[in-house]
Amino acid sequence: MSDKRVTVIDIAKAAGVSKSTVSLVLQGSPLVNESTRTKVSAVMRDLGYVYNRGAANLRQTGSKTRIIGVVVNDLTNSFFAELAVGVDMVVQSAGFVQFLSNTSESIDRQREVIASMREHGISGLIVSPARGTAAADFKPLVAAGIPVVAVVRGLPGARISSVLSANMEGAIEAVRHLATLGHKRIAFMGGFANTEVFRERLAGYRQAMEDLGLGFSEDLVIASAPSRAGGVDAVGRAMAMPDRPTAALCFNDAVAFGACDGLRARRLEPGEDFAVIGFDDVIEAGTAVPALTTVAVDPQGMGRRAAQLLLKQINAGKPEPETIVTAVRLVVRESCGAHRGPVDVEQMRKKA
Amino acid sequence: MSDKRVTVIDIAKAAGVSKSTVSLVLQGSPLVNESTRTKVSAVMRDLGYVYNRGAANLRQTGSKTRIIGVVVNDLTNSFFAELAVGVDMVVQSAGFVQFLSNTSESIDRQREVIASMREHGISGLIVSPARGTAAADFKPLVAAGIPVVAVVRGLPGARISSVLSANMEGAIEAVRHLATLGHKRIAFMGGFANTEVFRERLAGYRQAMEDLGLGFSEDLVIASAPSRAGGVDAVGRAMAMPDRPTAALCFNDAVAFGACDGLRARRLEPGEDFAVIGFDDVIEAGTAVPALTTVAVDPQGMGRRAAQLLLKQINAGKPEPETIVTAVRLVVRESCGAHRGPVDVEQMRKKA
DNA sequence: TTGACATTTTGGAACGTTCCAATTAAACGC
DNA sequence: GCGTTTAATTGGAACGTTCCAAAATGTCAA
Repeated sequence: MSDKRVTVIDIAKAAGVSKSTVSLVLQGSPLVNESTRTKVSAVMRDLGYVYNRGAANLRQTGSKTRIIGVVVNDLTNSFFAELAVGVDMVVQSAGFVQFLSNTSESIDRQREVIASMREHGISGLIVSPARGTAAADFKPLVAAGIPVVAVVRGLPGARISSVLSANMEGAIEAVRHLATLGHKRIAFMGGFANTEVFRERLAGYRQAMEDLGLGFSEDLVIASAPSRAGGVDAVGRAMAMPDRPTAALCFNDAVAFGACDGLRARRLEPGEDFAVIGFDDVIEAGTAVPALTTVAVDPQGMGRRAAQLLLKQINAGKPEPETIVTAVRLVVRESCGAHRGPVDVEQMRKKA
Repeated sequence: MSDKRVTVIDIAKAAGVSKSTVSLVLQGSPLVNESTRTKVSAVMRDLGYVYNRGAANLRQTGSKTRIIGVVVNDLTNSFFAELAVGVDMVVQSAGFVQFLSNTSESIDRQREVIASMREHGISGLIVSPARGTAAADFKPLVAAGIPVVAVVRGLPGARISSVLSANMEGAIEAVRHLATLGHKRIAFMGGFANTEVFRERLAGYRQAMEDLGLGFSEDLVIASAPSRAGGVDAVGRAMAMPDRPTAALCFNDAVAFGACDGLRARRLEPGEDFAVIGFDDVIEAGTAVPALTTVAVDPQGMGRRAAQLLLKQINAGKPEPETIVTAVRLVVRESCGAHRGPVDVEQMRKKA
């Protein structure tokens, strides 16, 4: 159809005004007369004008693009998909648009993606850092005055904001619940020790065990890959111990599912012969059999929070680092055995 | 730190060459001498230069931005999240970056989002249209020469490409499988008749029934919302029929899960007293109890295909509409009862 | 009529890049 | 040493917008 792009000058000519006036209309300036405004708007509609943000941005001092970058480490994980949706919701209604990229936990890819986003002139960045990300990687961004919000995983050492979940409190609550049910030997299963999230959840576990007078022992911390397979492996190691645990708080839901698989493979029923609690409350947690008792964090809410914080900082000019910790809550379902009342721990020990 | 953006001119000055030469280096032109190239590159690194794509794009004829827009109707649905990941994979490795937005099935939001993307100058668009999208909505895009690929749901009437799944073939295969197990009265449950996907799956069901000599009857087509609740509803209506079906092909997995719920509520066991087959193979399908037999479509693969097609069209200049149909395959698990061999249909009828 | 003031409008210059035509430098054949 | 080709470099004009200072227009009081 039209081979040439229609510009502000074309509009000006057709409406019989100057390009400056058209520009004023575009930005909704109160300086322009109402009658000319309507006239110009009509012409824009007629000619099918589309605003060229790139050109505008070029002139504008600083980067006033209304683009915000979102980098997540695993979008196939519904946790992060929900998070992205939360971000999108507030970003969209603020008239921004989001660049979304997936790093698959690759630091190289993360670097590439962020570089590419910078070239496009994002006005802010929300990132759930890939494992092993160094604080220094974000130095150039903050030096350029681009606000950055780390989400889910913090970035200690960097002067950037973060939106985290109350991992420690969640772990404490979960352990307390298991203790209420009568468990005394409670394991912490899954996850790698080199992540912030692991440290926090483990710290909560440790504190709860000590506060309850059950004592903390390294033996009951059984690290493994934070995956279903890792859960199977961990539960296997737990069962091989001389003084077996009767319950476990798992690093995340994937590990918890794996733990259930592993129990079944040994003819043990999760929630009956061994109590399992997960972390995150992924979608499948409610529909699995047995339904998983887990510490729910609200990824969509975190996404929204992160976006709000970022927008605030973008508007504020000078980004002042800030940390938000979002609450979590224990969702009691079946895998912890609570639906069948207090347990006879000795009985469970014997059977397992 | 640095208050002023470092530009190509700064580099030129520092390296003792002209800005044109720097530009040539930037685009990796073979015209520039190797020694100057290395010198210029070094200076760029030292000064922390970041390329300004916006400016470049302004000069370049047409919109050569390396941005592609991705619009999905429901990112919280893991099907679409997988699709987005597939797109991201190929888009990213081609040096593009993706704008991703979620419409939540709202046509208004879809319009806004696409308008915003146009302003930013996307060089192509992948869209899974919200329900009720009119072909005309994409007229301006294609008029402007921006390639568009519809994915999952086609957009009949518009001259745009699409990447669909073999819905009809999948439905045929599912019905055949149920027939093999001995079923004769097979229902088609769930979904609304006003969608393309519904029509295709239903068409497959119909053709298979006729080919197998089981006959097609409107009575056995039980429409409902394409959700879990819709499935419960549909199975209820099926059971109230005088001449009850003994099996059902469901519009999607959500409906199938709902059907299982509904059966259980009637003390019937899915896969034992009634055979259920879903469509899509969402993640939970494998872990549910009973594991769902379903027609698997590969969303990530579709995303990759769509992105490849789009990139091809972007490079080709004039986009020539093309339709790709991706294969599906029946994944036999437990909900169809196949794991217990051929069924005694009369027995099932009596029990239900 | 004139100046003072408020309200609208306007021409250029700028933003950071690419493209084009033109220039310079180097190398070659004779 | 001279034209001719080849290789490398360059200045300026675009691209579509916003910003600024300045100009036009209208209104009112003296």
